[in-house]
Amino acid sequence: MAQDRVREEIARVLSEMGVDGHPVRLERPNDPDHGDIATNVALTLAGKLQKQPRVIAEEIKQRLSLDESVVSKVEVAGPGFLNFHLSTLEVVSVVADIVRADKEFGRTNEGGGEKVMVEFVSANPTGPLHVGHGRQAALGDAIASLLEWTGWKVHREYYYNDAGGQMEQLAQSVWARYQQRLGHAEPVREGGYHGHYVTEIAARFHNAVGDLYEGIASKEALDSMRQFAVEIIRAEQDETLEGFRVWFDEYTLESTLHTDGRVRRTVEGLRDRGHVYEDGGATWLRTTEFGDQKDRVMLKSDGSATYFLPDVAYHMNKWERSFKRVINVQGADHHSTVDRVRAGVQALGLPEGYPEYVLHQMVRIEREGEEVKLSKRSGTDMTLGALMDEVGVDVVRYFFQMRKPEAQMVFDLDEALDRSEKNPLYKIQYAHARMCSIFAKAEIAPADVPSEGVDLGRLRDPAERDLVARLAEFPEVVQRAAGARAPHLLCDYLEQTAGAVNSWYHAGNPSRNPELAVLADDPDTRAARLLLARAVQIVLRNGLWVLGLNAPERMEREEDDEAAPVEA
RNA sequence: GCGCCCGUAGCUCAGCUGGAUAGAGCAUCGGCCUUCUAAGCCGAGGGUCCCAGGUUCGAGUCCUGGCGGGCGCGCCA
Repeated sequence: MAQDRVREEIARVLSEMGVDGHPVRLERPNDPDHGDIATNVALTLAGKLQKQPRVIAEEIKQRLSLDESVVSKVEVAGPGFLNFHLSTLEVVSVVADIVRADKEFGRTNEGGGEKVMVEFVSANPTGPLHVGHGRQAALGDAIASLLEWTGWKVHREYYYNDAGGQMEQLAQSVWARYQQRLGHAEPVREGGYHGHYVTEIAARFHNAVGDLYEGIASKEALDSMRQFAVEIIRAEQDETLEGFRVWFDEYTLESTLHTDGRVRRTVEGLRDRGHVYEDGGATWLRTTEFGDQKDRVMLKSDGSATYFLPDVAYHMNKWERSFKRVINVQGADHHSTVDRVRAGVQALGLPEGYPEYVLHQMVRIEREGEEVKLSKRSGTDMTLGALMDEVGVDVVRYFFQMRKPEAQMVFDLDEALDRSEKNPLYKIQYAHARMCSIFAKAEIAPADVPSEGVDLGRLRDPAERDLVARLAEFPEVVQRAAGARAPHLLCDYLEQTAGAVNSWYHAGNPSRNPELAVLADDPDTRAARLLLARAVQIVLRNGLWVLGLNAPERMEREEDDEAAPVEA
């Protein structure tokens, strides 16, 4: 690559000038006038060499020896930047590399095959998944996929909090609805679950067992109802996630951490290491030793565990399963657990900062500028399933991925329902479909677009050169997005690229500018542009795939005359 | 009160480890138009980057202090 050559040559020149070990950063200028590669070394060296940056830049420039077929021009500009202009052929030649790599283009190997776990969604089985879970599912899945594309062996995991007080609330709520169904005025307690789904579960339970537990609030009755409810809710959550195209390698149930003794052993371990004390009948962990704001109760005075204790046990378990790197995707409303869990595992000897967290903010749904309320327990909430049904899976996924996790976001239903290119997802998919339609027009299968013996030098239009340069960035974008756990960076890239593609395509409208058409008359130009179109299609497709989105070969057009009988 | 996140165009948001004239989409305005199938295309206007200091050759980006919004601060999860 030209980048490497430039880098090596600068290093050589610097050492010739008596400077060794100085970091050289290459960047891609935003302004095309600033060339294809730029560096600020002369600026960063100014202090060290006690000279004007521009003087240093000039000296470096004089000493550089670069093949003109690769670097066509070097300039000193602005306060002392060195700008390298690459030859068109050098820039444009990556088209062939892209097409050769095909489905592998964009994959790199930072991870070196090491294991990483991404835990996400992890909703309590107490009700349907809501839109916040949707954001988390879309983000978690994309982050996992980005890590796969950068060489990690990824394990997707889901943690079910199927023990603890919330489950008791659920059981009580079902019990109350069940009794109500039998004509008894039993209220759903405060803090219980009031959604319609609870009433439905109670009805199904009634159908299953009849009046067996009428007026009976025994442990057996409540256990039975809890088990029944959890089964139904889990099945529904699983179905929703499957529809959302999110799958997990493993599900861990909180209850198993209790039954297999891990929770007990965690307490013992913490006690042995002297991080535990008793106060007010409860057992406390000295989490402040590890940066928490205050100490936390881990065993209540009744002897039962607070929620974070099994969490600690769980993360020890992740470590013991040899996941030295774990990324937890969670809603920011749970961010107080971060310090607690880290303190707990650190107290047991794990490194500081384990596990890693991606905390995402809340989602606000709007229609016609008005918020669509989502209250989990009202029964009239906006569930993930409802959102998917209304706007489609690809759109929901993309909209959640296109915003950085740590910022609150507005999900605009009107924008999401827009079928035109104003909808950013469709803009990308249209661009992809357009390339496919060109191949169809040329009567050639995408995979059969000739890549040998093509004179890429025919791609001499500046727009084409820029487009190719952009395509070449794809692998770096994937790396950066993976490293930052930030899928929105890839969304941004795809959107920008699609914009450039669409402009290129429209500029070559045969009825106006036949000489700019991909399917130009001149066979050499046509072959070069077809190959570029193929490279475009590969990059857009791979990018969509990374995000778990479809790359359609044609966009379904709504035939609005279909169900509209014309009145005479 | 303390902690975390956010504050960039009318709106929704980008801005990679500080870099050269701060970007995109929507909306607005002005042209064009029916296609290599695509409710389309081209272009324009629009900004005290919340405020005030500081660090330095250079700050939207880093530091400090404010202001505004969200979330959290349970023997709930």
